[in-house]
Amino acid sequence: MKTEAVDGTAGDRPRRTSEATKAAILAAARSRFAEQGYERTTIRGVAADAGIDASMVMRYFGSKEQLFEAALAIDLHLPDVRDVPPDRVPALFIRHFLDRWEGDPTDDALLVLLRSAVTNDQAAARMRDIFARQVAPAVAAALPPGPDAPARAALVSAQLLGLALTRYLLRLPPALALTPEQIEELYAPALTAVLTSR
Amino acid sequence: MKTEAVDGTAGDRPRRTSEATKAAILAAARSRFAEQGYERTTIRGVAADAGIDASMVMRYFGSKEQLFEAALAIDLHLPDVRDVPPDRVPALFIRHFLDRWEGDPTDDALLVLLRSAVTNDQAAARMRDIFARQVAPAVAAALPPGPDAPARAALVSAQLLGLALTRYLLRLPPALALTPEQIEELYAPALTAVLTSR
DNA sequence: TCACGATGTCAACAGACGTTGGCCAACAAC
DNA sequence: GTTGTTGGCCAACGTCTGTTGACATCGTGA
Repeated sequence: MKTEAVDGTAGDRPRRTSEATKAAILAAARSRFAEQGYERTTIRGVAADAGIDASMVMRYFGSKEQLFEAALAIDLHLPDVRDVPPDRVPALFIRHFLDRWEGDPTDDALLVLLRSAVTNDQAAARMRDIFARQVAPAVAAALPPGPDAPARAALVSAQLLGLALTRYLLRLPPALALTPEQIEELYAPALTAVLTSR
Repeated sequence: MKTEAVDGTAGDRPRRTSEATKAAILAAARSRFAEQGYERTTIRGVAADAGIDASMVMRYFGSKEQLFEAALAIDLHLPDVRDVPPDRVPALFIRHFLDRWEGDPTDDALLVLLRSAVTNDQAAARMRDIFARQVAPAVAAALPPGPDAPARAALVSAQLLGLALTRYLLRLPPALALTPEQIEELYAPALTAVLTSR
């Protein structure tokens, strides 16, 4: 029944398994989408990075749009802050956010999402979905319940996404010059203000 | 020497003056770049909006890239806050920023710039230039001089651009639901925090 | 009247793109 | 060995793109 190797390590490599190729394509796609956005990324380019022919990309993912869709899968792994002292929450969010952006240089997922969401409706919709399912609940857990909780969550998101925008996309020199510690120190009071004002 | 009409108003209009055509092209280009970004905007599309042939766009602007460059010219008209009481500055910045984005629906300049700057290096460079020449000095005028003034200016920019990002680009529902007054109320303390912390 | 410059159209090129279908070679099962 | 399946390449399609150059039209000044 099964055709894949039993030991999973593929001792001598006669040919690549389709799963490995699919993963290679996806990794190449993420990298290209992250650096060039949706429009300037070409299937031929992705295929070249993955060391195969462009038609293989079509076979495995159906179309460029479906490949893009597959590249957008993201779990932010936001921390649960229900048991964190309120005055520590902003710094924790900032630290987690920077870690997610700078921790693993091979993980371009957030860059793909943000860069694409600005010009691509499909990616923007995905972003709204991630906000509603992951960000808003996580921020709400740090707030006294109230009717303006979603608004505060949105403004905290604006602050963090604005940070990513100026630092990783626009690369404003002063934003690049800051260390994560300095950002935490200067920016945490601003998050606190949004979370606690009134 | 001069071939243009003396009275400048072109009383009866035999044909369009080149200046009018250039302006029509530029307006069409701004609108398309704002809505679709650089890559998906086509010269043929811009020309159609302006009611002329694509080759005219080339004649007047040389290339798509130069047309784009021309569409990026922006003056933020930031207020001078040197004589404004410090506790009023954040609300003033927010108000001015929202006015600039929502005041004139035919003025897409900021949308062009932000949407393009995320995927286009040329636009990102322009953004850095605008930050350095217009934003940083304006914010610095609201601060006691110090070595971290540029960093604070960058973080203020991050907050305002993040607001534009979530509200006008990503269109997060809670960010869209807020009135300018509510934004001012909820967000001004956050700007204050960045400007005055420590 | 005639020529000329300015405004504009039209047709085409050359390259890149997403996508398709046919073919090949290696492996597994019988 | 034969056969079917799997991973992969190749050539081509139709379309769209930026860009170019030849040609038309019209108002104006000599």
